[in-house]
Amino acid sequence: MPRTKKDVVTEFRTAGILEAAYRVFAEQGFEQATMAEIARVADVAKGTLYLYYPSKQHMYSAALRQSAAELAARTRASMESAASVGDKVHAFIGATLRYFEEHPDFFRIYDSEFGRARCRHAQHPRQVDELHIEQVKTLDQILQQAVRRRAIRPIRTEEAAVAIFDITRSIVKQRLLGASRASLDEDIAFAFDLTWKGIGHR
Amino acid sequence: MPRTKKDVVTEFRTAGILEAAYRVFAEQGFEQATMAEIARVADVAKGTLYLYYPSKQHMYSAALRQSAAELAARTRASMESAASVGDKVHAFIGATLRYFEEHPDFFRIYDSEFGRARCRHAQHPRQVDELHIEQVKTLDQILQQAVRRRAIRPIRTEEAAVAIFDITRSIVKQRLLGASRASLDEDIAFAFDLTWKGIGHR
DNA sequence: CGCTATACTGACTGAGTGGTCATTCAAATG
DNA sequence: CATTTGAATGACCACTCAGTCAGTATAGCG
Repeated sequence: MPRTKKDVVTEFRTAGILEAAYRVFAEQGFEQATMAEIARVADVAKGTLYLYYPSKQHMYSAALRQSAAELAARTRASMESAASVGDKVHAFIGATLRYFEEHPDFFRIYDSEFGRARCRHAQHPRQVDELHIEQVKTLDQILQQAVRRRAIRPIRTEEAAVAIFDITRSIVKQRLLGASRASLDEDIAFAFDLTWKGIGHR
Repeated sequence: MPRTKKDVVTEFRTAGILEAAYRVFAEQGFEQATMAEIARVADVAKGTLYLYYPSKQHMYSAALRQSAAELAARTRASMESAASVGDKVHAFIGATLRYFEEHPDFFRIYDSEFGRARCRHAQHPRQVDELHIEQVKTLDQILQQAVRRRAIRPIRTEEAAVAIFDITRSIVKQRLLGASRASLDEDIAFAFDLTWKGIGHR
């Protein structure tokens, strides 16, 4: 089955609409964003949106999922190319900070979604949760290994993984707010230093 | 000017409505919460809400402000009664964890609001920001003192303060999710241990 | 060139919401 | 008991917005 012209057009539209949705959702948040605005930004009519996505919710999920997958892939690749546990943790922090630095819009969606996730009646999809869980798991495994090899002191690795993740997020937030006057590399170094000392390497 | 009967009734209604609003906002988030639902929970008619609060937004602010002030006061008191820097940091973490443990609803509002705060078009009031800034400042001052007295290694205190704050938040989140199987005290000890080692006391 | 298929459009619908206000009625007053 | 008062009410209004669909424009084809 060859790729027809139709497929190409569909792909083009799908991507264009997703791009617009991504920007509007990042700017306004899910509730405040309107389909009319997304259509305006995508430069298509409102009805067209519904030819490619069945609902606002689906569009939102798609936007989240794409970026989440990208971040996860990058982080994983970056960690794999590092040798020692310390380097891996450093790579994790660096990759995360760098990704969000390049995609501040995604961070805004991500961060607000992350907070909402704990609402009892969260009817939002769990892409962000899954990203979070996956990222934490990856870190956790590294830490567990390190503990077994006695590279770091015995510690509750999962909680530590979450903590590292959250410190990283916290630094991204400070940078986006303009509260950090340090360079990206300095901030990476700071986050690593703090967590690494906290974990207690030997 | 003595307190009239009217004042008492007003106070009673105001508090009752605020309590209901608090619960509904915590459960649903700002946008999903409806005035009709708040009225139902408060067991008054919708119009009555507007006799005591001029708008949904005002009600939300009031709900946030009250709890934020309470948390800030508790934390401050707890830290003041501690002697050493380490004890103060420990007190901070403990007070925060304990408060949120008692008020999981507030944490949900707080956390979701915190994420939203960085949206560019945030038209939400800044109670949460102010709470956050105040809490961080308090911690920061303690850390700065400690650095001057050489009780801890020289460090970027503000960033460290934010990190401590965020680790604490992160643990609250894990507890609310039921992800933590440890006792409250164990979690407090863990958070303190991690941050304190991270800061690098001597 | 005429015909058909269909991608696209945007006015429209209907559900839902924040906020209002004429009306009600219980309690206070005399 | 009659009268006044104003707190409480809830039907209502104006508006928003996700989602629909009858109609239009255009590309492809014979």
